[in-house]
Amino acid sequence: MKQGITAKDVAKLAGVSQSSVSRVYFEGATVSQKTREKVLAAAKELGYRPNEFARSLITNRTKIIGLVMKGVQNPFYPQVLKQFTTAFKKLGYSILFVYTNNDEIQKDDIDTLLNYNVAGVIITDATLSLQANEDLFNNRIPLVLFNRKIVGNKFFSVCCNNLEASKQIAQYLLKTGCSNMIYISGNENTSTSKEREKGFVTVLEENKVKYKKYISDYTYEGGYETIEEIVSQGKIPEAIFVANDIMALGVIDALKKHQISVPDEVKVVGFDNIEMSAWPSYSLTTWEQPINEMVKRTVDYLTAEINEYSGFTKNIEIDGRLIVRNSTYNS
Amino acid sequence: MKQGITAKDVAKLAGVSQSSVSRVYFEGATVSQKTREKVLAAAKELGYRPNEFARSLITNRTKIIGLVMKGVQNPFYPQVLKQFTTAFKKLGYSILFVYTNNDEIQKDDIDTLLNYNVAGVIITDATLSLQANEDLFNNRIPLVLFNRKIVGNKFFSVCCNNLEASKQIAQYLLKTGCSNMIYISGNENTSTSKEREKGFVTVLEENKVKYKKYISDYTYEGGYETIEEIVSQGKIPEAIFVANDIMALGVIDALKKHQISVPDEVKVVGFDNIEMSAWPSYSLTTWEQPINEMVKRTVDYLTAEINEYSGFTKNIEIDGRLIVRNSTYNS
DNA sequence: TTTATTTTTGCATACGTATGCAAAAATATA
DNA sequence: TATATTTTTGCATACGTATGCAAAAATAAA
Repeated sequence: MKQGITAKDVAKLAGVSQSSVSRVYFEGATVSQKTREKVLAAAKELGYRPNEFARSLITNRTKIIGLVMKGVQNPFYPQVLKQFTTAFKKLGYSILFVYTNNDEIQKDDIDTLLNYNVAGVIITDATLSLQANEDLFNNRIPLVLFNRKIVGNKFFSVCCNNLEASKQIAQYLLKTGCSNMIYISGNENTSTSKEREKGFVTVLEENKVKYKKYISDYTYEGGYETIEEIVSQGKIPEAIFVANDIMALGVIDALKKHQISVPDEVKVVGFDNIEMSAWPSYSLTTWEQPINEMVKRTVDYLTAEINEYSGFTKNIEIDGRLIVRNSTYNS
Repeated sequence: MKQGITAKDVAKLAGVSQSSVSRVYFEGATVSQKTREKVLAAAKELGYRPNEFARSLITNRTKIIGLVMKGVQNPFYPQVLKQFTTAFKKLGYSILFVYTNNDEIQKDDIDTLLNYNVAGVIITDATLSLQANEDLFNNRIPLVLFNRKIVGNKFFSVCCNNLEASKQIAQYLLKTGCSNMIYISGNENTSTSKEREKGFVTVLEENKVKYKKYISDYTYEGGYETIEEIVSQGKIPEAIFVANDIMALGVIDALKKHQISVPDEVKVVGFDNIEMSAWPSYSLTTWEQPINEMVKRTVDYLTAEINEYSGFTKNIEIDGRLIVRNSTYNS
């Protein structure tokens, strides 16, 4: 069980005690400059590397952030992954990546996070059970729901202001003269889809404008198939608001297949502003999620809670902006 | 420093020793069924959870796989990420995700992997220094280069058979009657781009067919800009082989912008078979990477090396297949 | 029933580090 | 120079678990 070079070896070579070696590597600990230099020289000569497990065993803390993600193949989330990894790396944290195939994170994934006593958890597009939340709380592990929220507000969540966004989208489409619209939702139970619908519907009802909702699943194929259904019903609307961009791209491709001209016959608006939205084959009008600010707020909250756990909860909603492209406007 | 429920607490409640508790949780250890039941009942009642750090400190092993990724926003790699996470989760391993912005993994990232004494490392689209490789070797941490290889063959790498693929792509384009072609490369120094070029060029030279190479960077924008350059030079080829799909999509959009008809005037072939290649707006002919087999071979090698480290190296090349769509063939 | 063999268990210890506390060393003040 | 104060250091210990080994218990054989 004997491993490599230890703090004892370094201490011997540097002519100090093991606890002085430890103090050199422990931020904020008191150690003289002279001792520090001796230790670092010895450590370098021996190729010493602090043992992270021994440290975590003593401190009961890690420099690991658990990141739980479901829709990793939606181009919005790799961007999120990249930004979180980059931001936390600067702070000395590593990312334990958990992929989940379910709307709700599974118990064995929670167990993994607890077993490693991660410093914090981010769940990007899934939810979690009350039991799981309690487990994290009891272990004083701060949690952020990213781009999701759960009714009851016992969580810290960071989202785009979906309600305001969808109101503005509705108003924008009204202003372009549309009077017959549909909303294509994501997975029925997600907070994002519900709110995007609500804002949209509220404005349309205030203006006594006809609308209809179709349920889909946040995938390209789901968007495509919904248009197939709408076309087969012979009910082509003047405008379509789609709950996310990847689905909207499927909508556009299906409309093209049926020789339905965008935006002349049907206007299409998505949500996210993924990279592909700007591609000329789509040129999708969309709501840009304020991803930089969302990541920043998440990182700020987690680092504050890691430093001093309070368990406080809040729902943060950040405004994005409408990006108008050729799916709603002829340029 | 006192943490939660420990094996001692469980032992006391179950009326056995701490080492018997440990034996229940350690696979392969000898423990009677009666003792096992008593321990598990006590553990459940107390909500016991083995401390991963104490374990790793003793065993010097973890159940963490380091996954280093550069092009996380190329749709090929989120798919890879998802599959690795799923495959290793079944084996009880978690993924420590490392994003790198560089062609070569940086020292501080290697340090992270070493500090956590990961059980294995996968690097998907970057390389590493000889020093880094030596560090991993000295710590008996198995490494796989995924979709990359380094000349000299001192690594274990798993790739698509790029040479054979690009030969077949060249032959396919010849058979369609093209006699004037270009190759758009990825980042100049990557093994994948070099090999995809080599196979292509070899066949074209054997057949005395004109070709030209343009250097790009594996991004959509890179592909788009290369076409802008080619068009400004007034040298429209009959066929374009692009080193990866995301770049090929940019190529198609730029050709469309210039009213250049695909495949009538120019045929376009990509590489990867990402999800977007099948979208009707592109319908890209491409070489499908055998991702399932590549992931399987990687997982198999790592688990074998984790069980019994040998350090053996090999270059695995797996055949993919040509997927013909409308960018080369009118249907 | 006694003896031999196998299985199970507990004791004692180690893994590598951080940390409370008292002692030693360094610095400041009279 | 002596005293007071502050800074630095080493000692001893604990963190929670796995493990070598001898002892105890269980099982098999004579």
